[in-house]
Formats: sequence, C-alpha cells, structure tokens
Amino acid sequence: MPSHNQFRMTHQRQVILQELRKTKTHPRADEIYFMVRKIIPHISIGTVYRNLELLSKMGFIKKIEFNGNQMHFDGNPEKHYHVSCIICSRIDDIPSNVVKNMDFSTEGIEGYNILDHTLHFIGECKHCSSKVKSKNDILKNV
Amino acid sequence: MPSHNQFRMTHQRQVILQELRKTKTHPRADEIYFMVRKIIPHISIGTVYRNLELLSKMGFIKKIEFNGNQMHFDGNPEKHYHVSCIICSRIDDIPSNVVKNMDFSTEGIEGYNILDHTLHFIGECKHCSSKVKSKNDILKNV
DNA sequence: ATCGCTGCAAAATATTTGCATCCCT
DNA sequence: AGGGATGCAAATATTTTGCAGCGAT
Repeated sequence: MPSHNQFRMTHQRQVILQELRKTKTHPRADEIYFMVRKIIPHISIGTVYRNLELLSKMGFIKKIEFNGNQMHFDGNPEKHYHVSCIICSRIDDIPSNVVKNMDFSTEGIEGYNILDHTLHFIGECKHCSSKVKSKNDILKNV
Repeated sequence: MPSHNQFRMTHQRQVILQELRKTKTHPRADEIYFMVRKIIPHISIGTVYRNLELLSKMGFIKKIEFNGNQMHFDGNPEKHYHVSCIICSRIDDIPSNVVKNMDFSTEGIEGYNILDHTLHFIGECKHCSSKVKSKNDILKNV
C-alpha cells in the first residue's frame, strides 16, 4: 500500500474511471478489465486492480463489498443505496426516495468512531423470478 | 449445490454450529476450521465450507457478506445489524436500539421482490484508533 | 530526473469440487 | 440399504505482488 505523494493521471487510470462512470451495472474487476481492454488492449489485470483500489481509496469511485465473493465497483461516489439479486448477483441503485427516514444515533455504537454506513437490500430480480417460474412449469410436466 | 431431501445432523455439522454459536466474533471459515479442529482434529476445510454454506442456506446461521474479500459467519440468525472496523475488519453487533426508526417502502424498488436487507456501519474501533494514535506519536519524534 | 505507474508473470489467498469411502437415518 | 456427508487433494477463482522498464510531472 504505497503512500501517494503525487497522484498521476495516467491514460490507464483515466480510461478505467471513464468506463466505470459510463455504466450503471456496478461491474466486477474482471468485467472492468474487459471493458477497458477494448480501448487499451495491452492493459494488465494487475493495473486494473491497483487502480480500482487507489481510486476508491481516493474517493473517486466506491467499492461495493456486498458481493458474493467478488468485489463490485460503482463509478458514482455519491451516497446512495443498492439492491442485489440473490440469484444472479446483479446490483442496482435504489431510488433515493425509497428510504424516507432513517433515525439512528451512532453514539449507541460503543467503541467505534463511525465513518459511514451501507444499506443493502436483497431480493429476486424480475429476470430471475421469471426464469425460476418457467423452470417450475417445466418440472410440473415431468 | 445438492438439493437436500434428508438433512443429517452429523458430528461435524453439530460441532461447527455449536462453536459458531459460542463466539461473538463473527469468524471467517478458516477461523471456524481451527476452532473446530480442537474438537475434531481430522475435520477438513472442505467440510467446514460445505457446512457453513448449507447451514446458512437453511437459516441456522448467517453469512456476513460485508467482508473485505473473506466471508464472515454469524451464529445468531436473528435480524440484527453490524459495525465493522475499517482498519482491522473486526465485526461487532449493533445494539438493537441504535436504529430507532427506519421508514422505507420496498415498493419503490422496481423489478425486485425484496426478501431482506442489511445495514452495516463502518468505523474505526477503539483498538485501532489507539494504535494509529501511538504510531503518529512516534512519527512526530522522528 | 524523479519516482509513481505499468505489464508481465508468479505467488498468495480463498473457495470449490471429484471421488472413494463412511455413516446417519 | 440408500444416499447424504466426509476427508483428501487437486482444481478454481480472485487478488496481490516483485521487478525491470516506462512515462507523467
């Protein structure tokens, strides 16, 4: 973990950021790697990982740690919440008006200096529920 | 992913569950492996993973997916929230009165059938803040 | 000219899985 | 007895890292 005295905006870093900002799908590192390879064919996966880590440490992007073994990344660093599908693991943004009111006092959390929080909904997306439904339909006939 | 027609309470499974229920530290699979090895020395790590997966699918335990690359497990399947340390990744339970009121309508989350949610606080635990503090103190004298 | 960054490849981490055998129900 | 579960080991999957050379400031 280097301590950065000078942050350099390299071409690789700029393209990673730009491509991540373009999409709303909260991609994983390997997906970002393939997206960026279309623009920088010889970029290495190590560079992608290093940049995602650094960009999130600097607050340009956000890591989504609710994952199912793989990290996801969000080009939008503004505070917002997510919902993910328990079947296919896709992650979507939650409209800001869904949570109307959240009343909590972090003072009750003893021994911690609270810096942030995440609220993450889990459900079944419509794509997956329709898949499961048609599978059941098939099985009924067996 | 086997579909279980008969669930068997094997010795391994029973000890994994029992040891996980004993602790409040939300251990990782490898930590559970070492805990259980004191009782069943020849248990394999594969068995631990398979059982943790199955026990969480059946609702006996909970996976904590906010992790930092490793899954954590909670022997308490009751609804409750967590806080984790951004430095050392330890995870603690949140007292139930911290969140006084959370008003949201999942109907605003289009295209999802919402099943659950997690609320996870991130902060610096007192152990780590004191460590950082003493490190800074040392550096001041350099 | 520095020193942070990159590509490459190997290493480290974490989790899953095939298979013969075991043992719970 | 049947089939789910285990141990072992190999395979996967994911992320990190050492190093020599490159390039942004």
